[in-house]
Amino acid sequence: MSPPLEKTINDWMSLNMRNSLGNFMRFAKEKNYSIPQLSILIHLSQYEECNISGLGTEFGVTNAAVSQLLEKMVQQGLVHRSEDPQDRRNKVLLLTEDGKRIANEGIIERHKWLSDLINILTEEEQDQVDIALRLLIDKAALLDDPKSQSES
Amino acid sequence: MSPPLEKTINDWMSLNMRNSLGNFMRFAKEKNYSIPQLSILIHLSQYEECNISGLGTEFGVTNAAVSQLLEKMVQQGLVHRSEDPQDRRNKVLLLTEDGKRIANEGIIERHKWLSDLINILTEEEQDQVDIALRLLIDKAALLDDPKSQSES
DNA sequence: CTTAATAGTTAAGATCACTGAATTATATAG
DNA sequence: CTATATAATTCAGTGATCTTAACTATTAAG
Repeated sequence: MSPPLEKTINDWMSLNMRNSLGNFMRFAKEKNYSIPQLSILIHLSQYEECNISGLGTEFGVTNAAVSQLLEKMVQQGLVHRSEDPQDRRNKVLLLTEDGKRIANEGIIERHKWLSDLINILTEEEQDQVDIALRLLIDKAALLDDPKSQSES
Repeated sequence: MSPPLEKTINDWMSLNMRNSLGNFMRFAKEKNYSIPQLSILIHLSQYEECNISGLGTEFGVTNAAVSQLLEKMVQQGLVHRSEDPQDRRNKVLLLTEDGKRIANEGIIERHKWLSDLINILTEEEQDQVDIALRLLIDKAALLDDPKSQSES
């Protein structure tokens, strides 16, 4: 990677941090969800097929901790928890409609600054941004699963 | 904003969330810092001129909470806290070298996926990404302060 | 069939962050 | 000068998350 690009990424990282952290934490507080809860919610909104232990390693906590958090979230009606027919030791976790809504709001809240920013660009500039981001999104999809590609 | 761009941003948001949340929380746990502590650390690494109450409103908590958190961070040698000569009710908060280092590691950890992703792009593609991100960074700087521009 | 491994839950205890209220110190307004 | 407002700190109490350990249920292996 060239040095100028290195700097660009660093700047971009900082910008991203600066603008999304506060929004995220304020949103969590407003809605009365904890950071761990909201994090799990958002993770589930992306990876629907996920078990308890998987969430634990993802966030670096024991599965006991995840189990307790999920119990609350099930009671709050955010998550649907059921047995996996294939292996009944596993639990299949799916967001309810409410859960999906909250997760989405959280994501939007965290990146609102980006929408705002893009809105003040010219059309040409917006096109450039679109191309670049789409490039990254497609590559990321390739990394996740070599067969899938972004369906636009 | 055009509908395709709208979708691009949504996809980008999701991708960002998916890849950075877990990294961030695992990093915090590894290093034995809490999420609030690490968030404050990163905020201070961006906005060095900041007082207690400012941090409180930024993260949506009381200044009592911030004061207590900062007390710990001062004792850990991450933050330097001194009186503001202009208004001695205020405290001026500055990161120590250790604090800066940790904050930077946290930022890098959270966005490592992006560096990895960009590294598998061709040079042409990297250039496109560089242009687009630089565009956004410059515009953001304009929003923050109409006179400043990214010094490359 | 028995044993071992895996997934999840539960309980007890520790830690941590947060709030509200009281307190101190400084700055501003009348 | 006095009264009010602002900034930060301290303290007691509360609630939430986390961990370890014990436990149940299911699956896989010998």
